[in-house]
Amino acid sequence: MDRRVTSLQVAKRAGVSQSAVSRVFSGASASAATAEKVRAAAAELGYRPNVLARAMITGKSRVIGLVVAYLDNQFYPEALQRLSNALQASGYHILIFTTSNDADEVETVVQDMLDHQVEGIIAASVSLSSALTDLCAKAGIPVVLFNRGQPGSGLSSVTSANVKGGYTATQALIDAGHTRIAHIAGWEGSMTGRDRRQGFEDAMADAGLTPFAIVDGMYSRDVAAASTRQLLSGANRPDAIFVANDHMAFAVIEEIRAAGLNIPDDISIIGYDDTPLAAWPSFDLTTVRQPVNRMVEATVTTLMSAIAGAETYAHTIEIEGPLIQRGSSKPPKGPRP
Amino acid sequence: MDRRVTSLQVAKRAGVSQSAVSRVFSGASASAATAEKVRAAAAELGYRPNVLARAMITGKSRVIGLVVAYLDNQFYPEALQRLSNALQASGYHILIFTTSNDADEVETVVQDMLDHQVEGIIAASVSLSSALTDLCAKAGIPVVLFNRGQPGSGLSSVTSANVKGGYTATQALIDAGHTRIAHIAGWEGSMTGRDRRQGFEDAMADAGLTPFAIVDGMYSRDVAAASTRQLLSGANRPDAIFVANDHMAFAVIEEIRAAGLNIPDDISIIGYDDTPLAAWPSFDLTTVRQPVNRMVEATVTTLMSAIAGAETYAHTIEIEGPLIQRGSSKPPKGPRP
DNA sequence: ACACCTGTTGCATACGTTTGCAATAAAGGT
DNA sequence: ACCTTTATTGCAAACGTATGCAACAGGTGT
Repeated sequence: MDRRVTSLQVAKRAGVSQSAVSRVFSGASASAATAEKVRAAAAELGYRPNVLARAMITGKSRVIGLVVAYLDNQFYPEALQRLSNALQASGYHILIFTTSNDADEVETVVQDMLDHQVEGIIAASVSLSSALTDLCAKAGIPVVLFNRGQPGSGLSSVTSANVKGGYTATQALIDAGHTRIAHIAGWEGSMTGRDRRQGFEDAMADAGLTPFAIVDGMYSRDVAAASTRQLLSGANRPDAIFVANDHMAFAVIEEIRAAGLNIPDDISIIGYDDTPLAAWPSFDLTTVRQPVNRMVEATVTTLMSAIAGAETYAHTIEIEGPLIQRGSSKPPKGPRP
Repeated sequence: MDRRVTSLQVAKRAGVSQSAVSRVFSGASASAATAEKVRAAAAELGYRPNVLARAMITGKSRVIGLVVAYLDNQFYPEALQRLSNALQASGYHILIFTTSNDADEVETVVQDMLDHQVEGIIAASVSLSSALTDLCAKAGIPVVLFNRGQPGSGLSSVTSANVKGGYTATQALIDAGHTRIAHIAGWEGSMTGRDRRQGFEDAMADAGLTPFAIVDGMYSRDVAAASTRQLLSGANRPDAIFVANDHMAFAVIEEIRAAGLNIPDDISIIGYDDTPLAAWPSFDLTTVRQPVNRMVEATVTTLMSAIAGAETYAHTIEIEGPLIQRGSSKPPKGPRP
């Protein structure tokens, strides 16, 4: 109904110039008298500055593009929520895109974001082709990878200390006396998956053990379940499994129970992420915590300084998380050497 | 690095006017010859139209504001993903806000959205004060409530058929031979909660049964768990519980198991939503499905027609979903009369 | 009383696009 | 061959705001 009310109308009503109105609302200097008049007039008319016009002139849209792939993995909704809050506190808002990890789809999505003049991009769990990173670099739009590394891309990234985390998880299984330890890895195409696997292999090697098996779970429930069935089918079976994330670990646990085996008496399980579900009694999953709050914090500050600052080169931030010992794995045997 | 490339630069390079460039990119009529020249020049310079400037002039931002409260309930991430895809297919994008259900916070969030010139608002599981609905109405911005009704607000809403769903679930428990049936309700402040409860009460009354108990679970795991403990503590306990959503039902199941009781032999449980977790073997939850895909579809078409059309009055759309019979509740006894 | 400095205000322009209007070119009908 | 219709194109004015610049007011120090 009401036509959109502009700063000019407020100016007329307050008996001042349009610039005065602009200055009052953009926080620039203005005398107390005019500020008062302007605010009064604005309140009467229900005026609010048009963010688009402001973005147009300042070149600052105050919008961050967020692209995310796996929303069924509980880890991401939580991260999304915290990112939203943190950015909102900095006066930024999130333009969200969900996508598969398909390169073409990611490309159109990123293009869309750039078209919308986002000031920065957060890519959660997706990879960017080098053509895309070039595009963003040329447009001067900083990109931060969340929970995914991409070495050599020149992109900043925030992850947990995945190698160390994988090592810690594996070490815990070894300390509990396990020897036939398998690893259901994250997607081989992802740095997080490769790093956690590296940690696993290092820990095994340091203990003089050979991995019972290493299979790629693709961060998928179904693949993880199938892999588990396969691991259990042989004459010889593992006595512990380190699973590269909680999302898969839940499927693994269910598969093991379906086979009539007991956790942790027959097989110990350790996951990665510490999603909310891990603490539920149904799973009671020992897992390596990814400190979402600190990861989010690091992501936002990295992004903000890249937006503000001149040429901040790529930061690769790794945040350590503790092992949360729960009932899905046996506790360590005696004191550590 | 590169300065932002504008339509004017493309025009110069292609040897045409700036209007010509605009017409080519906005799909208006242009001769094949100029279109070709323009596209070539644009490609060379890496030109893409500035969506903000376009929005400014056309008054169409092609952005939809989405506000969502409970992201820990699995139902919403899935809905979010589908909404995002559906809107993207219509050329729209989502500006997302997460918030609590606190009225003040919702207000600032909606104001933010309006400031950003969104063309429509989807409110998932949050209520809007009448001051807010007035604000949106005055700005001419349509609002659609997703999975939440608000009668008398004049807002369109898309929900499942909650009364009927509650009735169906309860009927199933009655058909299975249960008589001491309790209901852990959704938040009393929400229409969905009240409707499902209504369905429960209707079904009980029609069967000549009196509810064993009705308690408000607030759509919260913790509250639901506490309520369950209370229900089990008495000398007499229910032999079935209809829980107003899956999210709470999982907590209820775990609490019952912790008490050493068997599901469904001692107590049958039925939930509401059919979130992905409900199908996991760990829960195997009988539940009323909310057809997310159809709800999303209805939401998007409602919103789109409200944006396009003139004065479409409030639509209240209810979509029926089937009962998904799983292992958490006893099957019906014999054929239904 | 004069020069000087500081803070406030209005004017006009710019941001990058769309679009009504008029001018021009091309095409079609008789 | 001439008039009419149609398609294409450039010009210029918007959209709603921010901001450099100049003008001006008021106050202070000597």
